[in-house]
Amino acid sequence: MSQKGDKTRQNIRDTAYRLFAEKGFKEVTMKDICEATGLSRGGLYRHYESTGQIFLEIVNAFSDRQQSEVLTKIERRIPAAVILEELLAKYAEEMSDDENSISLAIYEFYSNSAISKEDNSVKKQYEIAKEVWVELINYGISTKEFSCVNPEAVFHVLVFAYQGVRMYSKLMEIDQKIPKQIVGEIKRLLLKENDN
Amino acid sequence: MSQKGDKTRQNIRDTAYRLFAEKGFKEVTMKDICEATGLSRGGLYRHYESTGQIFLEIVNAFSDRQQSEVLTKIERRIPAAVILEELLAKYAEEMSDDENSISLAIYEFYSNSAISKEDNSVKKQYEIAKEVWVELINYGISTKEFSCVNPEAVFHVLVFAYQGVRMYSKLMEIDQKIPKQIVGEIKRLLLKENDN
DNA sequence: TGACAAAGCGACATATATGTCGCATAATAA
DNA sequence: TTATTATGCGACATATATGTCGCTTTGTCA
Repeated sequence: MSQKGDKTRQNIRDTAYRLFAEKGFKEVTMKDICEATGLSRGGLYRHYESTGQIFLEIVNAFSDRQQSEVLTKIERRIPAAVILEELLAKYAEEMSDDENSISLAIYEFYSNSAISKEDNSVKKQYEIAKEVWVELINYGISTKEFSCVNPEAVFHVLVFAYQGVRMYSKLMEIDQKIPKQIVGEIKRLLLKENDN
Repeated sequence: MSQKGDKTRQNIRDTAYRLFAEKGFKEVTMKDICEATGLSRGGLYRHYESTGQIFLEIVNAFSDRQQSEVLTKIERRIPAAVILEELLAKYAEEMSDDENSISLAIYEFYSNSAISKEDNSVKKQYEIAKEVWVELINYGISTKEFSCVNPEAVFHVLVFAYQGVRMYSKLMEIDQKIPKQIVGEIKRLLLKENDN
């Protein structure tokens, strides 16, 4: 494991990420990655033995990153509405960024892989996000900032709408205002003062 | 074009549909379809020259079917809440039916096809659904049954959450109650009496 | 600097999917 | 029944991706 090797592997992952985001998982071959990186077949196989292996490394590096600064904010008693605002802004922003999204590739990958439905990174990310959101909403209810009947239900509306948008944006021009509309409606579901 | 040929083509489409629903688009080859139908290579190619051609015929037959009985119900002044109830029930039911869903295959197909983002059947179905929903919600507002701030926004929450669920259900066990939660929250966004 | 390991190369063997073609068989109509 | 056409067959040629291997080049460290 030399420095050169590390650099090459990083380059392979970065290049592959672009290809996966652009074309999905199945559409990318080892040959494509060779050509895009400038490596030869032997050179590439020296480091990775399949597109699946490369893909998994990318995805796992991804899900490790995500974590709950939200929970520490709750502990520090920052108002729920403020935390909500920031979190929704992040969701809205990510919804608009289809260029760099490998969502579709992830779904393509896991939907046909041998990896159990109960033990893939999609499931894990869903569980983590759910925990954080339910915690946040309950906190907001306890401080009387939110008036939410069913925290889990609101979370599900948000997370699936979010994924729906990311998916659709691969297929058609998504109006920039749609992410804003969605987080707007989520806010209406949570905040008292917007009810009529 | 004989009866036998029609029957064969129908059988090919039915079989291919199952395969696409199960494995996605890219994962299905002409060879797979041969084996699943019992046809030989030559026999299959006699009728269809690619998986893409078969897929498009299936998808188009699909989107032709969908149409607006909703609009006629509005004309007949059936209460908006009643129409809403029926429509949401249909959405919830479809969300739960991942076995027969080719959503993922459709997205896979169009996301890499040469077909314009502005001119694919996904876009078309979206436009049709949007028109119907906005019509329905405005009707409900006019009869004072709904108290909706932004009809289009509510539609977007629903349609994207719906697609998100269909997609996710390919990847992990989706709790049966989730579709109900989602349509429940949509109702809360529309109906006055559920506000607190 | 010399020796050893890591990285890189590209031809090759293998595997799999595509698309074609001449021939066989089954349906249909005169 | 027979001529004609549609359907079906499977071997074959083609194309493309995979994975391997001996060899060369490059980096690293004593």
